[in-house]
Amino acid sequence: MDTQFKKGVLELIVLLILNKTDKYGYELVEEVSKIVNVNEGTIYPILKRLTNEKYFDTYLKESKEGPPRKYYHLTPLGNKRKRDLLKEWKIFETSVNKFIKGEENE
Amino acid sequence: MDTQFKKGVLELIVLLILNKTDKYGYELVEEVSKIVNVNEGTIYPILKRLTNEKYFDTYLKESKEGPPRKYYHLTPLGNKRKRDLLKEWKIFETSVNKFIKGEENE
DNA sequence: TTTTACTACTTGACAAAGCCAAGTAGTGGG
DNA sequence: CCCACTACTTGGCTTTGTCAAGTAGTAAAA
Repeated sequence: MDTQFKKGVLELIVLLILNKTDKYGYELVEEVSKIVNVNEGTIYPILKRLTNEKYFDTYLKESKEGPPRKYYHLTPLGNKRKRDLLKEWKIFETSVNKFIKGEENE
Repeated sequence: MDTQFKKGVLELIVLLILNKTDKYGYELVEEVSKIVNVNEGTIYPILKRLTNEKYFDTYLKESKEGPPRKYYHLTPLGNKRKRDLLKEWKIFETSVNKFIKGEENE
């Protein structure tokens, strides 16, 4: 899969997933992977960055299957970011796909 | 507009435009701008890169309105790249949008 | 005829985001 | 005790887009 397409979209996907329920990093890697092929070294830095930007806050919870898990919870600011980014994605994607469709009908 | 969304997609757009007719750089900047906001400093490097990768060949033509224009013409290799990238975009975009739709219906 | 505006192309320094690989740790089973 | 699995971190790298500045050609205004 073209790596470049993912730029920016992974952030949106993570925001959308965390909009419903808090999740920990490793779990998120698996969730996101269902949508687009991705690996740990990509998701953890996104989580760190978005936490720095106050879109998430985090808390630790112990686990029976391994080390403690760091859960990510969407803040109101993160929720706003989610809405904004989603809107931008829709505009972008619509515009590109309209163009593509136009090209194909010729 | 989110800069990151454009990554990779601009290449696809340029390939699709040049699939129909040869165009020169400045003209392409204007064409692409109709679809997504973009400026010269972005398009020219793409043209250079894709020319290096043998997706285009180029020729000069004089102009009455200014300096000579460098036209870009899609090669068979470029045409293959166009088809491949388009296919990848469709898979990617479909997958992301299906996920988004799923999130919204809850 | 000099200046201005528009067309047209180039390039260097930079920033953002994803990738890869390696490393650290905790838990539980063989 | 070692291995497998879960879980998180990080450093160096690559790709691609952005910004800004620069070079030039043509033509019309001043």
